[in-house]
Amino acid sequence: MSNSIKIGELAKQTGCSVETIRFYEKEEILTPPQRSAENNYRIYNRNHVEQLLFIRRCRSLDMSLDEIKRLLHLRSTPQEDCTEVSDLLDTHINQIDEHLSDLEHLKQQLESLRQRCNGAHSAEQCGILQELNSTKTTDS
Amino acid sequence: MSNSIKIGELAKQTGCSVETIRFYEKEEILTPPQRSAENNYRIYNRNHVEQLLFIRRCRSLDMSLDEIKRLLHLRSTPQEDCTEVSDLLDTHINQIDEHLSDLEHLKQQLESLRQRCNGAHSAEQCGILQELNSTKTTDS
DNA sequence: AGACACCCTGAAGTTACTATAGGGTCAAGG
DNA sequence: CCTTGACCCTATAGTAACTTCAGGGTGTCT
Repeated sequence: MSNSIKIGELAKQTGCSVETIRFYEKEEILTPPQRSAENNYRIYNRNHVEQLLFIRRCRSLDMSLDEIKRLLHLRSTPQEDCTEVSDLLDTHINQIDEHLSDLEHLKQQLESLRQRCNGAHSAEQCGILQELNSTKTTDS
Repeated sequence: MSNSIKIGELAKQTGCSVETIRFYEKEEILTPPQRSAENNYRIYNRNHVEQLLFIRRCRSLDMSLDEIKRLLHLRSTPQEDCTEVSDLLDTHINQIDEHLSDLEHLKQQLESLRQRCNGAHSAEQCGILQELNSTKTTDS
């Protein structure tokens, strides 16, 4: 029966670790399951599987747990306007964009730094260390 | 005199916060300064300014504190071969590269997700939430 | 003497988990 | 019946690189 799933089984079905599932529950991201009366084991159902897959998909898109919390809320109150959903996504995309251009800038600097040293001379003469010692800051 | 600098002044000269400086000292990244006999204030000198600027430059290149520790060590033992320096940098560049392609992949997925919703309909019909609900996982 | 800027320490909070300690449950095999 | 192994439970600490906070001392100006 796919309607009384223990935590290990849920982990398998979703690709999460057991610890992560318990962590999500503690953080109030995954709704708490029933507990077995005799041994206090968590008992999940199909809804939990779906919810957890939703969370995993969002995490794979690098959303924060807070963002996911908001999305889950919006998903569960379907009468609401969905502009908040697209706004959230827009904000998220902008963050990724910034991150991307930061990294590209970084990579350029690292590669030009890398070219200052091409091998086996002493660290004293190493162009990389010399450059890292130079007074100007590479801050953005 | 630029040879008896208090922590606030060092912070100003390097663009670090005072707390970060104390943190670097605790983590043994910045060499501990002398202390004033009467009030136990930290007293820095020009070397500390240079060292901290070096650290800041490395951090702005997204190096970890462990990597920086190794570089500082190599810098202070100039007789050594500098291949370790360029190796460290190569590894670091590879990490950035991976990170970059991850992010680019991510951005594509986010943008295609974003296109599924263009505005003010109910969350129930929102294409974004529908897509996030779909069974396939966007994992790599 | 009071106000304000500056200094000190030590501990907790941040993010999203992972790992560890210490223990209960359950089914199968000897 | 007892043990072994796989599974479950809770609570706590560790990760990276800081930031923030609580609680208190110091130095100078008015």
